[in-house]
Amino acid sequence: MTDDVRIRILSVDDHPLIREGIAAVIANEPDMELIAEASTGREAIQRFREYRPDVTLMDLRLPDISGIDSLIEIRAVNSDARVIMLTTFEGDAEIERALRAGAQGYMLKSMPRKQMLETIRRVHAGKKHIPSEVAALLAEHVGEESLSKRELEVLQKIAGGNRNSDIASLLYISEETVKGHVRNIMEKLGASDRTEAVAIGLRRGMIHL
Amino acid sequence: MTDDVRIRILSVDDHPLIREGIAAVIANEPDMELIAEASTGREAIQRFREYRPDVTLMDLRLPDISGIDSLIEIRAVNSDARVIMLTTFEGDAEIERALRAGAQGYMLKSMPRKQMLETIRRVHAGKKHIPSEVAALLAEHVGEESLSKRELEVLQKIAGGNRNSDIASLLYISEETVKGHVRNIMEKLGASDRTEAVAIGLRRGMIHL
DNA sequence: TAGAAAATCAACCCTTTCGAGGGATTACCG
DNA sequence: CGGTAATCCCTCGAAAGGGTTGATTTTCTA
Repeated sequence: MTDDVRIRILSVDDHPLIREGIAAVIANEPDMELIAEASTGREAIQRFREYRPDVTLMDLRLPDISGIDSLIEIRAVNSDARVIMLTTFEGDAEIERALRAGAQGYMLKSMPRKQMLETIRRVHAGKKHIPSEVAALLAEHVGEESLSKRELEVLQKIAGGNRNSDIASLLYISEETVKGHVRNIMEKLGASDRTEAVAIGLRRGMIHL
Repeated sequence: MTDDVRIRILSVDDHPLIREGIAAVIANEPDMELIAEASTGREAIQRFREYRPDVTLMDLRLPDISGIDSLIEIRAVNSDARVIMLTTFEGDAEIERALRAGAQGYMLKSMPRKQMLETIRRVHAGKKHIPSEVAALLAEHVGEESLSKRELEVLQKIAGGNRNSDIASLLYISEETVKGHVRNIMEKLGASDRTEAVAIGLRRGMIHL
């Protein structure tokens, strides 16, 4: 048994049950080893510094820092870090941000063990791995214009029940400008009104409540 | 070793990782035994009929039938069935529906193992068990009027980006009636406009996208 | 680093829709 | 019977939404 070739894994998730599940799946694999766990983003970065895992499994939503921000931090520590995002099905916007931030893989909690293990092995081998369901979701919106920073800000305010005039005050711009942003948002998302724009933004993971 | 006093458990969740986690947690307990698993609502009802578990752990959202509807089905088979809902934090509306439908316990995926095991033991002993965080969430809205069936229908249509006149056609009622419903909805939810009403409805688990 | 492209800001006009008032009728349920 | 839900009607001012144009700044890229 050559212990030193084992893939050293760090798992990050705030749900004990999930971490337990990951531990159980990995425990059965002779070529893998769970070396550390974390339940928050801050802890994840800490553990990464200490253990330098070969592969990090990271939940997208964590109580303190978001999974994506944690991922960025970790890659700042080591730009070769191999990180796999692990989530239930979120919107395509989150997935894209994760990949753009440098995630090598994307794993769904609904995937069978076999596929999860394969993903870990492939990513450890230096390949990127995105499940076909996820790829299909991404493909649905390729070429579409994405919302600008400002537009996302405005959309978030709309979701909070603010009128255009309220948003204008909050962002220190004129109401006319807000209306312009709102029109662009609806146009880009294909929404028929502001309410649907919020619904689509939420579904696609662009904004959160 | 008295095998026959073991708590016989059925776990229902569409995420293999979660089922794996549950299995791992239970495996360490001498007084519990995982006798069956299911990944869909239909399968859950089937397994319940076959195995008659002492306690059923059921995820709130399942691919086919919702966890609540599965719960109702199961309690139709056996009104003494002890079922614990297992979810990430959803809105208070879902929790209330689950409890109203006869769930004896509510378990959060973010709970530590110890509390989970305690919940299982308490529910098996015939007691109800709701974690304090969940109870607090429920308490936040006690006494508040809940949305009527029709109002929920209207709210769902609003979320889809429909105008009042569209909703009127869809539901075969006049636009004036729709406006009346919309006003009641905003009043009851404390929303300043229809968009915020949708946001609140989503957050509290009254509607889904 | 110069120039193009995008984002942001702002203004005009005009139509449609919303949201807040008011009040009223039917039907069902405990 | 009282309460609640659901239905419908009217008015009216305030927002939202659609079209267009243009100036300024930022950002990207050739």
